Amino acid sequence: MGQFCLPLGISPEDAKRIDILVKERIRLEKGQALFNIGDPFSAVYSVRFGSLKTLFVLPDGRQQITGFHLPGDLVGLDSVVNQSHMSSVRALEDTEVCVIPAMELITLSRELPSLHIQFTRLLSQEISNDHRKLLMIGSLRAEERLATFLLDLSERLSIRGYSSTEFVLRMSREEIGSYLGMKLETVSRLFSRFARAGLIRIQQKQVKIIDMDGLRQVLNGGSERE
Amino acid sequence: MGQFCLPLGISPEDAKRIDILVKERIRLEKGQALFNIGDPFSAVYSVRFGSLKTLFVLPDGRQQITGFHLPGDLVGLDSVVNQSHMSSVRALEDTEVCVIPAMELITLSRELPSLHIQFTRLLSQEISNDHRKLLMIGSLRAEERLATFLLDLSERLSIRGYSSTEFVLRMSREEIGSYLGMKLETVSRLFSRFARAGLIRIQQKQVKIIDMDGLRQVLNGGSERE
DNA sequence: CGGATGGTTGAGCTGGATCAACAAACGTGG
DNA sequence: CCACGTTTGTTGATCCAGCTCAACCATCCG
Repeated sequence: MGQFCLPLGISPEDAKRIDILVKERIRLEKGQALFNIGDPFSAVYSVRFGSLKTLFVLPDGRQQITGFHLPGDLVGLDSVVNQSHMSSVRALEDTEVCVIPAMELITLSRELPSLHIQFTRLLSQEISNDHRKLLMIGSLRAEERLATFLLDLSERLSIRGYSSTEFVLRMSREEIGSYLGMKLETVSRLFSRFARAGLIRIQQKQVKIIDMDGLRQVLNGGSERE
Repeated sequence: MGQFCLPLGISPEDAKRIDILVKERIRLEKGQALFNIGDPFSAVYSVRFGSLKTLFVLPDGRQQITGFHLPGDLVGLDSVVNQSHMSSVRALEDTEVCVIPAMELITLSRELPSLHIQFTRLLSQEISNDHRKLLMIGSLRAEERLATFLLDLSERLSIRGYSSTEFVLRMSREEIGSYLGMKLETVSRLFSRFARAGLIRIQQKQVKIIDMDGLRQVLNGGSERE
């Protein structure tokens, strides 16, 4: 049942063991929620195909997207061993996830030291990633953040065997803006600017990276302090 | 040796077990590094007394502080099971930490299911905290971020048995600014504004919260969209 | 084909940054 | 203990990156 639900960052052997835990898959249509803030926590999920976003909503309606998830990513890690989910997760497109029951995963990882270590590493990596995101939105200018976003997405797609230079954005300008801490108009303008500068070609959600190094230099040359 | 190195969020019994792993304590003077980016990873650390900051430095000198750590906090969680540290940690004042060897901790937690679960919960909570920080710097205005910072610090101090309304800031305006994604001048101006509004009294690093609810309303009333 | 949703672009505004001057506290050495 | 430089904080004046408001266009879908 669970086959092909291989979380990235887990060795093939242990992935197979996890696979056995998977008794259920969930199909989500675009926009549908996998879970919402406050829902009881019972499992983590591995993206099988499609893509997801993690988001928080403030009482006044403002929202922050804290992550986009591609096939092989594990979601729900911020709620492990909690009573209820701390965030909401929604599908960016038609998506399927494997349900990995949390308690079974914890129990199994006690029997399999290597799984234990790998799961701990995944949690730790997630923390490290979040710190990089904090660095990004706390210290970089809008232009640098968007370049980072493209480079990061490119790399993650390439790891999964997709083209690193040509891909489709599964999320809207507004969602990109929310993730990067800027408004959708700013995202749109910067995409246009990157295109004018010959760094990318973009029409709609179809992106082609033309000058990867140029994109990297948006980061270095960012502040241009002599 | 290790006694009184009790990490918050670990049950007293398990804390005692961890305590046995502690063979070493490290004394840090103000400004001294516990470790730097790239240093080989070997342990996590529990703050015994004093306080620390976690930071990242960009090639061009810009830096981002991603966390302040009080007694009972565990630091180094973003590097667990990695080869090397992903961030730097420095002392904000004279500080002592307990060294908890990582491999021993992992091994012990295999034998003690309750410890395993608690350690996993701590990692997960750290992720959840980081998401809240992303929400804060990505979606809130400067004023709201600073109010959040004060309320958060107040709560953490109160959990540790200190006054929730009167405390000393261990960090400079510049460090607060780096943490919150704003400049030190803005921090200083906002402190003055809060003081003028009768929310706090502040001189130097000595803070007294006068109107806790008012401070909370800085958050709610933030955007004032009827 | 028409309405809705999503993206682009312009014009003008503003929150927070930058630049700058000064003031207060803190060593440090005599 | 005081004088003195250094570091840290405050406040003012000005600037600008990114936001807001608005008009328009493209695409998608029933």
